[in-house]
Amino acid sequence: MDISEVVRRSGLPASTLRFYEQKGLIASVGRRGLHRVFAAGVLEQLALIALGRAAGFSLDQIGAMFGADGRPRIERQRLVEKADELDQSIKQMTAMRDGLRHAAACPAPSHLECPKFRRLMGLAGAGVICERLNETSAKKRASRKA
Amino acid sequence: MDISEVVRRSGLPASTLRFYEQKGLIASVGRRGLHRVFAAGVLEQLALIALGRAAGFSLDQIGAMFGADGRPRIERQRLVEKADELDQSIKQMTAMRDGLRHAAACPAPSHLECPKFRRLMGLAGAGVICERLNETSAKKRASRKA
DNA sequence: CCTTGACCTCAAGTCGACTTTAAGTAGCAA
DNA sequence: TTGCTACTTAAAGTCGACTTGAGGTCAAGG
Repeated sequence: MDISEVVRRSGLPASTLRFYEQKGLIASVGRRGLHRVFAAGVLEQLALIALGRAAGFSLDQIGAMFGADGRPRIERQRLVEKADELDQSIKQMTAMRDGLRHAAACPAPSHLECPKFRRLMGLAGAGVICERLNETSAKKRASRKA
Repeated sequence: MDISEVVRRSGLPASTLRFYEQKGLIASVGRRGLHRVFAAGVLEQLALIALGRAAGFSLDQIGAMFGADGRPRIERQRLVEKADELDQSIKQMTAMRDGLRHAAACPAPSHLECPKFRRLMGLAGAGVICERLNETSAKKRASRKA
């Protein structure tokens, strides 16, 4: 397969394929002239990458889940951890969704006068609701303290 | 209040407060010398900003939710839309979480041999599971087509 | 023979939300 | 008056996942 066929069959732009190759996430089996040649298995790898991304893994993490042969070797523990993370996010998002629905329906003239809304505000300020806000900065802070 | 008190009471770094001011999300009531002076209401505004961020609004969107006076004027329709978005995300994340839990427990020697896992892979590739992957690029593509 | 067009490389740009850095200034204590 | 410190500014840097742009190569078709 040349790159245009992979583009056609994966739906990803060629720039992304080149980028993934550069990152070591996929590999071409060789060149025909200048042009990359891909094995059919690359489509499966790309699907796996898409799945990983959708699950919330970074490209680097996904890269670490492939053996040198290109076959995936996924630790089940990592999957459980990610599932737990998702569970956490789901709970937060559910709370937020309900809060928003309430606020939208709330009869108070201003949201500021609604006790539920104020409670939600307080939680958000305290970082209780959505830690993802501070993900990067929290990590930085954590590593600076270390 | 000077900036250090706002820092203390909001938990946000001073750089963020200056950044928010520059963006027009908050305003100081004036200066004492060079130093910014903030009204007490700024804390409430900051809590509201945190809430908006936690709900998934961008800073620009949040900015548009404040009147020139600094009081919030939030259209209930926007809240409902965001709640629906969250609902969508929650469903996708729930599916993903269940998929991950299954994969972690799946007896197949390689995940590739598990039909459920393969189905999940297919969905992710098709962008069904987590559109957020393509949010920015999808928007760009949409605007290019326009 | 020459053009077209699909592919190539490498470097730089984008986006959002901040943070960091360098250099400057002002209020207050000694 | 001197010096400390907390504050100020503007500009540049960061992070992740790509995209874009400029300039180059090569095989095939008219």
